[in-house]
Amino acid sequence: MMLEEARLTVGKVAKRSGVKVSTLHFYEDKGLIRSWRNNGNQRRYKPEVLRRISVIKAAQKMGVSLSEIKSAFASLPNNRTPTTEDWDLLASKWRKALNERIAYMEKLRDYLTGCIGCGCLSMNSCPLYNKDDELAAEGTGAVILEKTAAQNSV
Amino acid sequence: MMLEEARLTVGKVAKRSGVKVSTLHFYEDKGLIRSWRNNGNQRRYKPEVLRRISVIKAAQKMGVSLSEIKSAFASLPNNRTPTTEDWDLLASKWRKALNERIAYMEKLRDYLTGCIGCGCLSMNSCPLYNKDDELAAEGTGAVILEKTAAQNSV
DNA sequence: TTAAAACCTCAAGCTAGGTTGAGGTAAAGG
DNA sequence: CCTTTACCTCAACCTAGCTTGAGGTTTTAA
Repeated sequence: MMLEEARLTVGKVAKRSGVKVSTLHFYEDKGLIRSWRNNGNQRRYKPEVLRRISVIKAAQKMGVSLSEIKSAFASLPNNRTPTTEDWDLLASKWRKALNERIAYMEKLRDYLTGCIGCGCLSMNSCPLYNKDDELAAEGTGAVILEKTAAQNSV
Repeated sequence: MMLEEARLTVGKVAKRSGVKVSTLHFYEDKGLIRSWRNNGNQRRYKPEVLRRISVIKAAQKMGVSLSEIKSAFASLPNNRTPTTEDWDLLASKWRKALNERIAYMEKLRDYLTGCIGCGCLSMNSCPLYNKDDELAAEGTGAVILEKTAAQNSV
């Protein structure tokens, strides 16, 4: 038996979660969230979708892509919305990646500090510019972080 | 008088710098590098373009966007290729941003650690999901880093 | 001298993560 | 009941940072 409050409209989900309706459609297309339809073909959501969205947003802040989030969800039993225990698992995995990402940036920063004033900025000798990317190579295999730093917007 | 080695073809620049020819065209379109043409309308570069590319790549690794790199170059006298002193200035500016970015991620990681097992992942109470984004709000105004973490690729 | 390799321009395509708008239907409030 | 607000689909558009391809020219090396 589904209570009134247990069936959220897309507008309410948007309002409560702070994401746009179009984003919810988008996430649904991408298989990140689910809904069913009422008689009038309008989307209805279980409240747990809010939790799912919160996980998506948290993961995004950590630099996890939507497709990775999707497969993380898919790896859970029944593709369910993460329980607390599920969240523990996902979070510690992502936290690991986050640590690696931080470590990468710290290395970069340190090289950078070393380079200030050294005038070494030549292709051959400067560790900041290196085809083989020492920094990445030293990494611990953080696949999801490989293309990280080059992707900011203005 | 320009020596032979002082006039690099696009192919040679590509080879030495490790970026594709198409990328060099792209950077030129964007105003990040410059070239002149020979009689046959082919691009020729001064060797300093390599240094410029190395600065571009280093900046990208720090999360600086091409348009920001462009304006950084534009801020230099004569829009010149960064000298060692110029590099000092740019690098310390970007290093500052990098530090802020690292600090942001560390905060995120720490919240995440706190959240593991706490089951707090609700829209209202979890600091990981917060419309007003406490983490960002606590920041030091790192404009270029605002949209950072949400932009990974697969 | 001639063939291959390198170069040219311009347009279109790609990934990620969405947003916008047109044209039409459903639900809610007074 | 009737108007307004919310919702629907589908396609097109957007930024960033490039890559690919078509069709044509120039340079280089045997």
